[in-house]
This record gives sequence, C-alpha cells and structure tokens, in this order.
Amino acid sequence: MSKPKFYLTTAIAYTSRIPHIGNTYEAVVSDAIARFKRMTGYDVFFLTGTDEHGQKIQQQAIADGLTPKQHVDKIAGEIRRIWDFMNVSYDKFIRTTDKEHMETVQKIFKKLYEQGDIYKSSYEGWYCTPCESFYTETQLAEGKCPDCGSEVQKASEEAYFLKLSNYADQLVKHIEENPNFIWPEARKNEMINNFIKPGLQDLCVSRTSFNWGVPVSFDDKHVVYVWLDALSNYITALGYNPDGQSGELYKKYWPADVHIIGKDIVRFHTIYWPIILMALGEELPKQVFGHPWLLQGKDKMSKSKGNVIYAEDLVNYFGLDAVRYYLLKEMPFAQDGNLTYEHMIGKINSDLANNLGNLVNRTVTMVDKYFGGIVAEPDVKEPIDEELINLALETPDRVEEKMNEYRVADALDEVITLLKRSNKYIDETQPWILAKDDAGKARLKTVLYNLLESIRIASVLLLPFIPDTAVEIQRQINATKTDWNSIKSFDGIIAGSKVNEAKPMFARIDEVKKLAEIHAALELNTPKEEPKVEEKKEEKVEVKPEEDGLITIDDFAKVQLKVATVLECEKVEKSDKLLKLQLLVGEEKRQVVSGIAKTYKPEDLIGKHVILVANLKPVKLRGIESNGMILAASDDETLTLLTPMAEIKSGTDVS
RNA sequence: CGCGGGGUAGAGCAGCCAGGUAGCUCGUCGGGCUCAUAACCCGGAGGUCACAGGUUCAAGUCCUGUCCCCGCAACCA
Repeated sequence: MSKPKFYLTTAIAYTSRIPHIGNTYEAVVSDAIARFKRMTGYDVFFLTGTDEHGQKIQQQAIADGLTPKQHVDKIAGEIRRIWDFMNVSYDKFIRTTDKEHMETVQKIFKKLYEQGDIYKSSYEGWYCTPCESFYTETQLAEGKCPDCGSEVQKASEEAYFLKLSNYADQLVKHIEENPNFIWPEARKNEMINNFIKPGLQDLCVSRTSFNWGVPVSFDDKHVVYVWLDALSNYITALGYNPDGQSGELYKKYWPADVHIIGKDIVRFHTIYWPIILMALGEELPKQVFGHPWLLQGKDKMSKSKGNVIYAEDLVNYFGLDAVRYYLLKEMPFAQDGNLTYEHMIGKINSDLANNLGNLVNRTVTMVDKYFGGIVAEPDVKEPIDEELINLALETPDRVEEKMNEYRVADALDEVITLLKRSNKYIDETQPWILAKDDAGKARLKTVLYNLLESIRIASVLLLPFIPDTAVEIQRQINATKTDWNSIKSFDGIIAGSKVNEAKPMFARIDEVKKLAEIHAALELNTPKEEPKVEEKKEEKVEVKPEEDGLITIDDFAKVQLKVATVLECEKVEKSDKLLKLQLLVGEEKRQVVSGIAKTYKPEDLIGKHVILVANLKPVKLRGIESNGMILAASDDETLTLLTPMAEIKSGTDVS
C-alpha cells in the first residue's frame, strides 16, 4: 500500500551569521510537523538548508580574510550541526552552492529568458565609484553613498528582470480560489492589498555589481540575484529539470505541501515564487505558512541589549527536550512569542516536571511498589474510568486536528490536558488506599493499567515534539506498542510485562539558582557575536573576548575615552530616538548621533560635559554620520548620560 | 490621512466572523491528600472586556468615532 506523500520545507538560512534561537525555532517547528506527518502515515520529505550567495557574504568573507566559499562552508556546517543537535530530522540539507542547484538555476534562468519572461533592461540608480556599488534613491544617505559617504552619480546598470505582470491575474485568481494557500489567512489580504493591487513591479533577477552567485550562463557579467536563486532550492533539491527530465523525487514529491517560513518573507513566497513556477509551467505549492517571530521578552534580540539567545546555550541550561518543548508550546500561532528565562523555567517546572514527569514517576513507582513492577490485567472497573479512557482515546484526533492547521502549541496543549486528567484520576481513585486490602487490590490493577495506558498514549503523541523524552517514557513503562494505530484503542500495554525503574526525567528548577547561573554565564560571554535576524542587515566586527571573559588593561586601552563638551544639539528629523550633537573634544569638533532623544531635550544638553568613545569606527545613523558614541547607562525605565563630577577641560582622557 | 497587528484578572492568552452565564494556563491565597520530583487534587480571591457614543429585549462580540501600544516602511548604543 502506498502512503500519501508530504513535502515540507523551511526557509533556507542565510549564511552570514550563526543562527540564534529565533532562527532555530523554524527548524524545530518544521521538524515537529515532519515527525507528526511521518507518524500518521505520510511518506514525508523534509527539506532545509542554507542560502549562501550574495554581496553581503562576499564582503564579509573578505573582511574575515576568507574566500566566500570558505566562509559559507564554515557557517553552513555550523548551521547543519545546530539543526542536528536540535534533533531536526530533515531528509535533505540543500546548499545553494551545491553544483546541482547552481546548474538547475542556470537552466531555469535560461528557459525563462528564452520564453520571454525574463528580459534584459537596465535600472536607474545612483553609482558610487569607490565602492563600485549601486544604490536606490532611498538607500542614499543625505544624497551620498551610505557606505563611504562619497558623491554618487546617476547611472544605469544593466540587469535582467522577471516580468511579473504577465501572471498577476492568474496569481490573484489562485490566491482567491485557494483560501488556504496563504496561511494564516490574515496574511492573504496583506499580500493582495499591499502588493498585488497597487500593481507588481517587475523583479530584478540579476546583478553585475558582485560575482558571488550563480552566473547567468549566457551572459557572464551577471549573476542570478537572490530570490530566483534561493527560492528555486525547493525544486532543485528534488532534481527538478526545466528541460522536462526531472528526477524521481521531483515527480513524487512536488508540489510542496507546505513551505514554512518567517512572516517577513511571506511576500516572496506568495508572489514571486508562484509566478516563477507559473512561468515554468509547474504546479504551485499547496500552502505557505508564515510563522511569527520569537522575541526576547518584549524586545527583538540585539547585541546592544545583550539579549541574544542561542539554542545551544539554552540546551546547556535546560536540556534539549525542555528547549524544544518551550519553543513549540509557547509560540502562539499568529502572534510573536516571547522568550524569557523566568517564563521558561516556569513552563518547564509546571508542564514537564510537575505534570508529565511526576505523573510518570508516581505511576511507575506505584506499579513497582504494589505489584513488584508487574503490570496486572485490569480487573474491577468503575464508571469513573470511562472519563479518562474516553479522553485518552479522543486526544489523538484532537492533536491531529490542531496539527493539520499547524497549531502546534494547541496540539501540545491537548496532550497536557490528558496528563492533567491522569493526575486527577489518581486523586479520584486513591491507589494508596486501594493497596491496603485484597478487594482494593483488584480495583488497583485496573487503576494502574489505565494510568499506564494513558501515559503510553501521551508518550506516542509526544514523539514528534520531544522525541527523546517520549522514548524514555516508553522505556520506563515498558511500552512496546508505540505507533499511531496503537493509540486508537486502549489496550496497548501488555499485562504481565514489567516496568523499568522510575527515573525523574525533568528535575524541578530552582528559579533563583538557575537565573544566577545563567547571569554568571552571560557575564562571561557578553560580547558574543551578533547573529542577524533573518534579514540580511548590517554587519559589525567584534573584538573577541578572552576565554574567561576578562580583558587586560591593554585591551581596555584600545578604547579611547575623552571628555567632550556639547556645543550644539538638535533632533534628527523623523526620528524618535536620535539626537545629532556637535561636540568639542580638545581642539577638535565632532559630530555624534546618539539615541537619547526620549530622555534629553536638545537644549538641556548644550554646554554639558559628556564622555565620548573617541576611536569608534564612524557609522551612519539615519544617513547622518556619527563619529563616536557618548556613554550612557540605561535600564528599562531610565536612561542617563555619564558626566564628570567636577568641571574639567574638554578633551581630557578618561582612563 | 503610509501599511499591518493589538488593548479581556498580577503575567501570558482564548472568546469577536455566525450577539445570549467572561474562560484557559501560570502565579497568588486557603484547604485536602501522602503514591510521587514540597510534586498532585479541590476551592477562593482577583476583570468598568482601552474610552465614548450608537443598534438591540440583550454588546467583550455588530456600527461610528477617539485614545494608547507594537511591528514594518525608516533610525538599536
């Protein structure tokens, strides 16, 4: 009998930085879905991988003194290692630098060109000669190059474009006729109203300004630009071939059942990607699921807040399945989720230690204590049993229902409900009293059997989410039937079998102690590299800390701190937080932009002394050059500038 | 008038589309139990459902207006 197929993909991770926990979430949630589908009888193909081309990567490799290939090999290896470490059960890990992928992308490009969907043109832009880069109007900083500040000239760059307008009507029709195509549904209107209705602009699909990419086969000045390259991974991974000779995997698995992606790239997956496929004459994916973000507390993760969290660190603190559980259980379906250590500890204690762990532990202990570890045949039944049994038998369907809509957190909640009901059942039946006489023991056999069986069902349901733990539970209760069909009836535990020793799986966490431990670890690692959030944003170079987190006086001496006097100060237009300050540092004048406008009014600062980091690399903030930074202390509520306690000359060194 | 999401108990959320007893998880307080990881079970307290109008026998839910918060566009020191 052949199984129905199920093809799912994650977005491919950009290889500019090590992924943080928010990026890792996508891989874990996809994994849970893949495992669940496999368990419920699907022939699953689960694809993930890395996006390795582009100017950013080329530049960063140069900065690190590596070739682009060395750089992406390093990061892609790291990403793959983290996915493995998190127990992500992908079937294939594709890299956009794979030979097969690149060749197929070239063929796709050529085919689209030959049939007129891609055409050669040029776009108007601003060219910076020193940087050899093109910028759009909006990228410019005060009319100058955002990178080096040089004058730019209006120029046009040759480029290939994908004609989107050819397919716009067809796309709208498809979106409207397939209400599940964009998921959750709210995102559908966003796409239609914001992007399709106003009219689609043709998409630029090649670049000449850098060469780390897939070369256009018939025009070697050009490389294929990001989206055509990256999106194609979903079909190149299966051996798609535009000449009609696609591989077996493609024939079997395409179209994708779901692309699981971050909400920020919904647009590319629901507009550009379908159009590319329509142009190729291929089927469209059945669904695109844009999941929300995982935030650190209320904030986005950022290095300046010192709040970047990595999956591996969390696993070190809490254990693998605890982290998987938290990610899956605490991410809402459509809104951004918040991650705090406090919350995480609370969740692990209540759901995993108290509810799940303790239930298994007390049940197995009782089997051991009252029956020498041997599972007895159920004997005396009572009406109260029905409630537990019915719930246990309904739960698989409920979980499946939720999973079909990718409401992973809700699916887990159904399992928790069963666990809670089981704990309640113990109180209702009072096994410790039953154990006192023979009549009670006859009843007790049934009670313990029902508990073990409920636990068995729960453990099977937990396999996709916390696989290691689920297996450990099955080991402890000695369950041999652990497949999906076996939980459709309430008789999978075999009478006469012997349970194994009860071992706590999740220790209760002492919040105060654990937080202290985490903070101590954070202190040591503070200036860790900043990972990027999925967008390809700016990069910063970091000084590597010593192993123990301590620096020497020489390290500190690298930072030149000076007293400076505020000469002028004004608000940066259209900015909430930024002030532009003109400072006097000894004889020298400096312009610094600082994010303190919420606390200080420009006129309050004039004439004040501040502490300036004088040898900070200049940056542009809102297009205004900032040469240094002024020191301020801040917590959640208060921000205050640091200032010398006594009158002292501007330009004085601080050490 | 840029686009979008949101404001419901101390925290996090559901309920709104198809008006009819304000619900869940955590926390908190009290009690019970002793098989178990001081876990488990029961009960209580805690809400002007952002605000103001309107429709209705009836509004968290529908309509109108206002305020506030958060993303992104477009700036983290």
